[in-house]
Amino acid sequence: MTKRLNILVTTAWPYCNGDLHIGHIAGAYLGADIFARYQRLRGHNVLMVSGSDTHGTPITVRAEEEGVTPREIVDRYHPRIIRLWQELGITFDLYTETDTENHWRVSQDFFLTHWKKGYIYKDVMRQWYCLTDEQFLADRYVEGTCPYCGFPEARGDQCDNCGRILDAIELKNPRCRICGGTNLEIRETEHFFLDLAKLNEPLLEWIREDKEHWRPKVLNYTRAQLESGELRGRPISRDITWGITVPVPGYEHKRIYVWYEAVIGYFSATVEWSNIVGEPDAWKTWWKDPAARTYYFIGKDNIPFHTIIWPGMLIGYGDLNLPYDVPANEYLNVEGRQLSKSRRWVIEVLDVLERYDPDPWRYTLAAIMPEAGDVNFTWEEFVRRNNDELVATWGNLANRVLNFAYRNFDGRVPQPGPFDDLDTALLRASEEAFDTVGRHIDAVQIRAALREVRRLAEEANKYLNVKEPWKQIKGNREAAATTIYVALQVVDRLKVLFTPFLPFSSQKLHEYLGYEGNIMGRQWTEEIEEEQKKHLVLRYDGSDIPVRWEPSTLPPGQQLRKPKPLFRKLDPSVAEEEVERMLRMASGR
RNA sequence: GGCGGCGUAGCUCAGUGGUAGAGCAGGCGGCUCAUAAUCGCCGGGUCACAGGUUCGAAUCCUGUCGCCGCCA
Repeated sequence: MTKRLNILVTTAWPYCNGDLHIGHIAGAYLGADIFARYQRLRGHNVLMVSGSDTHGTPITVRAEEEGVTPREIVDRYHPRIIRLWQELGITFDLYTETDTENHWRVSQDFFLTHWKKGYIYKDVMRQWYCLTDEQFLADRYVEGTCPYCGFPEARGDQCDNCGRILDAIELKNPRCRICGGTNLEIRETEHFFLDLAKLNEPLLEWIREDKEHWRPKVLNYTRAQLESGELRGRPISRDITWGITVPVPGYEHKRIYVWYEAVIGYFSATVEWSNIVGEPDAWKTWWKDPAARTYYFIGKDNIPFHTIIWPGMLIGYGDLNLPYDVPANEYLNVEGRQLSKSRRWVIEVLDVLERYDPDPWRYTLAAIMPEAGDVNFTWEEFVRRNNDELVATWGNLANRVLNFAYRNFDGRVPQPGPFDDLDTALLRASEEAFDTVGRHIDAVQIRAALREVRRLAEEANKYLNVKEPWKQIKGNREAAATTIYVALQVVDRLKVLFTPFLPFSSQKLHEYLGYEGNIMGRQWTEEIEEEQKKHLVLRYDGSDIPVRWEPSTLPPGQQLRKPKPLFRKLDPSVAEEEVERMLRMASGR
């Protein structure tokens, strides 16, 4: 292989206030996993990290609604998110969370470094203060009448009726969301600001060079923002009690704003991983080596945080690698409607994995991944892709070849005779697929990559129909042996090509082909104890995977295992039933 | 109001300068090893509309219409 690269794969940190739906998976996590699995098979030095975002108002609001602490909300959903990664096979080397001593320490170090280097300044803000509760009310903790449209229940940061972004002090008839009272006044409060204006020029320099591999949409948006020269300071502290404390003497009662601290997780998680594996400096491999590449898999709503704010923070901190690529995806709609938790229009992953296997989901979501524009998921398409593409084209190919070998060649890989042109052409196509598919994944074109793998499976089916080994076996056993040998060889290679996309079924096929070993890698959870706190993490080890991203060679004579179908066919009626089920949920019945 | 995207066969979409493509759905045929799976053939589109650049435009430019985002 070529040069061994250090590749850091990261994904957006999900808010830990609920279960994840298929939009999250298609938007960020599945693409990241396919990319990471492929790069590991290539032999590159991959580290994939992420974690649960435990701070921020989505968590505290949820906690207050239920009358529990934010930490209790985190303790409920964090393990569920981890279980989802395990069930769907999303292979984080470390999936952690933000309420850890490690993350506090690293975030406060960022804050102090920015502060000392002059990238943070202090300023006075005017905010609502509740005299009853004796505290400032951060954006969502105050409600009132929208000054633009008159909507009486506008939130402090935004009006849900007209969609405008609001400054809370503009609200008319403000109410406190904690006590419900109206005993409010505007007070001045001091806050810290990240001086993005100062980072505008360095960011422009960075964005101008060596970005040909970026998606045009991401690059154009980022350039337009930076070239407008309008970056302004953004507050990074708040008057709340849940979050990381501001590490400046006299300001310990304030908390670091979640947007500033959450992105630091990309870095802090690699530090935590280094400590867990007992090599405290290992993180430098991905952050200090200029040839290392960092990929951020996110949804489009997160673009400015990853192409402007976080790179700016890294520049301000100094001497850490900036993003190599930010392959942001668009949105996945379901049955023509936007996914929405509040409107109960969701397909939750843990829920559907109770009824369906993980690989059909991985397959369908990879096949329609919203890389170029918004896409529409329908249950009908899910069933069709499962039945026509997974079951019929790929699963059936593997099954028919394995069965034939199992019955006619004593359950062994037959010894081939001389190859004819058809044999050679198919074998060559299977070799070349590693290049073409690999190039697509390298460019983070997951859909195109999967299309190419499927194309090879179709070619193999055609090959069998032309060669007709079921006829050959009657008169010319050696010819049939050659055909089945070639077909088995290609099935074995398709197994590898499909592994990043369909790890569970490739593992089964690996065993049917008579191999030993685990080609998916192992995932496990671990409780990490720090000085005061404990937290749950998910880990991964793929170091003993016995296959590589290269044409495999199945040895003649290898004993096969009795094959079973790789995928289950779905009755077309399930599409209707599932849509019906969603409509019931949405209407609250 | 500003910025951006999209509008290609019945459906879902691919295709960024050189004689319109895939899958599905529909029709016909072959095969029977395989989860009635597979393979071949056929029909079907003024590439939203109108101008322009070009020897040549779905592809570049301008405008119009429609849909959708983001921002103000």
